[in-house]
Amino acid sequence: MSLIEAKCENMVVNSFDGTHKFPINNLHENDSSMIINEVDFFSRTSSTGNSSLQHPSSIHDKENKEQDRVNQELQLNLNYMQVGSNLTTTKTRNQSTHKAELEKMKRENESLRSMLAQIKEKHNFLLRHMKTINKLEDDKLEESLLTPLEFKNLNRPPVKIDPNVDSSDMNKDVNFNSPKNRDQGVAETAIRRARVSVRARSKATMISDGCQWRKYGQKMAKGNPWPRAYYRCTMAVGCPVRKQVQRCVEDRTILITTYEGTHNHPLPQAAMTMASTTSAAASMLLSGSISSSDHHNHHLTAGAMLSSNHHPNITTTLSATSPFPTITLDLTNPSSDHLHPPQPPLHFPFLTDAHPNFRPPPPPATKFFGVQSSDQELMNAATAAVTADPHFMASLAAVIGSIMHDK
DNA sequence: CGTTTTTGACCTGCGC
DNA sequence: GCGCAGGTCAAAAACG
Repeated sequence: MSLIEAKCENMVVNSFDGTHKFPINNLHENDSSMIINEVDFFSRTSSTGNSSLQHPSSIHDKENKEQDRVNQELQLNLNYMQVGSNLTTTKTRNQSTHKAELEKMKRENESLRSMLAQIKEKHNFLLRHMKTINKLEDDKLEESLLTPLEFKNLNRPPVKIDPNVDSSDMNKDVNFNSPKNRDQGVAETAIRRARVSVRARSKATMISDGCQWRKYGQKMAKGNPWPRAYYRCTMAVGCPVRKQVQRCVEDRTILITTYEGTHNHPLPQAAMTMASTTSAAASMLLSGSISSSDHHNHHLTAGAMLSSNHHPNITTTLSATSPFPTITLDLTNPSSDHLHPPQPPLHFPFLTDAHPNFRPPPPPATKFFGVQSSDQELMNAATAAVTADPHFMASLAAVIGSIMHDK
């Protein structure tokens, strides 16, 4: 059981006076005896048991306002109930007044019940949400615990040394597409075939992402007047990561960079952000399908498109037509301010030379592995948008999961 | 001279 | 089996 899950399951609800605690799992809307106590779930002076549950800040603020409002109403309702209780024990009140009070109490109880249902709904949403986030964190941690060598070995099973085989052959990349090596290459193929595509506006031939690349081929793709360039990572010998760079057919100012594979070596900070984003996205694509016997032959039957409520400039598309599962991170969309309240804008200075929302380039920036700090801003912003937005992550995970399970 | 890029040939998978 | 398209290889050329 995960840590957060355990915290949720052990979470208790305090009574108003703090003398009673109830496990959150025991919440039941029909248990009227507990209604009064349950409402203190939102108490700001909750015990450490509650405070250990950290909401994402954006949700937390919104929830707090709502909780304060509900809390006040429930406090009033409690007073009504206490008054009503007193009424039932006072024989001096006349019958009609008593009846009116009871009616009022009934209505308030209905209101309370409705509010409790909403609270439970939100609670369940948060629980599901935290489980999803926690799973992603676990996957990320598991991956980060592997040393580069271990990860390399995981991707490529150990090869039995045959004295009759020229040792130079062993240094060559295994052709996993050939029948001979297909079984051996299953693990690497699985990892390499999950693709992450980044669409961004740039006049340059290639966006800088912090890695060193060597061009190994160029082809004209059908239906696109612009050539597709093939690059492989040269930061370490045998690094399986490759990328394709191609201009968009509809808009030549849009550069489509497709990453494939996971680096088997340490990365500079400048490359970390993009690499972690693509790696996380690829892992999400692969998770859940890896155990399937024929997951390489899966065909996605439906595309899905997500847009982040918090970062409307970034959309993510799961490709249904691509031969390999591909996540597209689209950094080209203009901000949809009419749909979303104003918020600190994401801007990607090095890509905006052709963008309508052009911003003057920053002063000459320090370079690290060929990446300007403005590039780093893009990667940080993109990574932050993808990884820090809990709604986005949860939605993305849910959609990927649903597609994987549909196959 | 070592490294990178270019580019035609080759390999593989897939649809017909 | 054949043709097509995507992807990769590797020799030659270009570059620093």
